[in-house]
Amino acid sequence: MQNLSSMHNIAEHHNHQRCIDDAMTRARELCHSRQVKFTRIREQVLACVWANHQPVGAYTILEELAKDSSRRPAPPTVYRALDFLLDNGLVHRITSLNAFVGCKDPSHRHQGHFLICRQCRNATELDTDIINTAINTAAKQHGFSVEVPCVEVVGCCAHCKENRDND
Amino acid sequence: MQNLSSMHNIAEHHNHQRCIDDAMTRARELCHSRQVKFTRIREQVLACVWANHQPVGAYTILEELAKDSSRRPAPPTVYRALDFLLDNGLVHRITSLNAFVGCKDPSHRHQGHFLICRQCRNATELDTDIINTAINTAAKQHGFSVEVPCVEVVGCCAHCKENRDND
DNA sequence: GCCCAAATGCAATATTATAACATTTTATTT
DNA sequence: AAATAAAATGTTATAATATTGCATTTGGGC
Repeated sequence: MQNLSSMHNIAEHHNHQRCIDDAMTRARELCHSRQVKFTRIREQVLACVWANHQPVGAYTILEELAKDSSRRPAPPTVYRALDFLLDNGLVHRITSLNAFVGCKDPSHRHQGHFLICRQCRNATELDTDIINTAINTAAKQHGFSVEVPCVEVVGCCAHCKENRDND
Repeated sequence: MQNLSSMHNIAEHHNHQRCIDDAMTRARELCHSRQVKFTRIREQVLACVWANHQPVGAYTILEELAKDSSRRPAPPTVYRALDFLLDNGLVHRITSLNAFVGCKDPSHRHQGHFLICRQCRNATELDTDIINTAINTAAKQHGFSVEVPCVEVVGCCAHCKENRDND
């Protein structure tokens, strides 16, 4: 379980159970208000994505579902749930990792920017206007209309830098 | 051949053969000065990537090589050539498309920003400080050190907007 | 020529994602 | 409650992208 230590980093700094509970509650409410169905599978997949802050692959989710429910779902089951969650802004897809991560604010549609730590693999979502503005400005200079800006920055997060210094 | 019209868009606005020739010459010189080998396969793959400004998938390159040389190379052949070209900054990988595109300035190491037109599929590389600065600023606020910023913006390019208006 | 390292060939397989169609569940109407 | 339609899920197969491991070839330096 190479993730334990890295999960610990995050765990030190916030109550992750709270994080999960909030996300699940938000999702339930949001689906209710939009009159779309937050089915068992969709809930399970979302819970899986929110298990930690590291983007998780579809086939990893598949494994997790298999553990829970004694019968192993097929890939389309997971991908369909993920499509639903993406459509409803409950998760984001990290294209550079072929993986999925919970959205911290599903109430309004947006494509987040992500800081992905090479070491602990946590992905932090930003909703920085600075970046969007910069992209729009640069695009405008080329007469290009931005539809979906995708920003996935790999580097080293604050916690991992600290820990590295302590070694 | 769905690409013809879209290639035409670009072709109208620059001499693409010149574009290719320049890229190949730069590559040859750069490999020579770095004392790395610009082998036949690497050259063929690079030519393939530069055939147009649309990011091209590894298996498409494979098809093209098969046409040329009567014997079809296996995937690792292409991936190894691509790895070499990536390592030497001669091509960029567009992760959101699982595809590769020629780098317009291989002389200094950088990760470009890309404007990808949804319609003609051309990818334009930017080397905008505005965007890098914005990303670094946002990252800094989170104590995050940027190593590889990946910016892939999907939208509609100037030419395609014009053409759309003319319809 | 001999040797070494780099490059390529080649077969198999891993990983991610989707297509096509059958079945079940849910909501709605009758 | 029965009939129906729509949505969701199950199931099988397969597509698309990428890598591993090992054999063979190529090109310089000795």
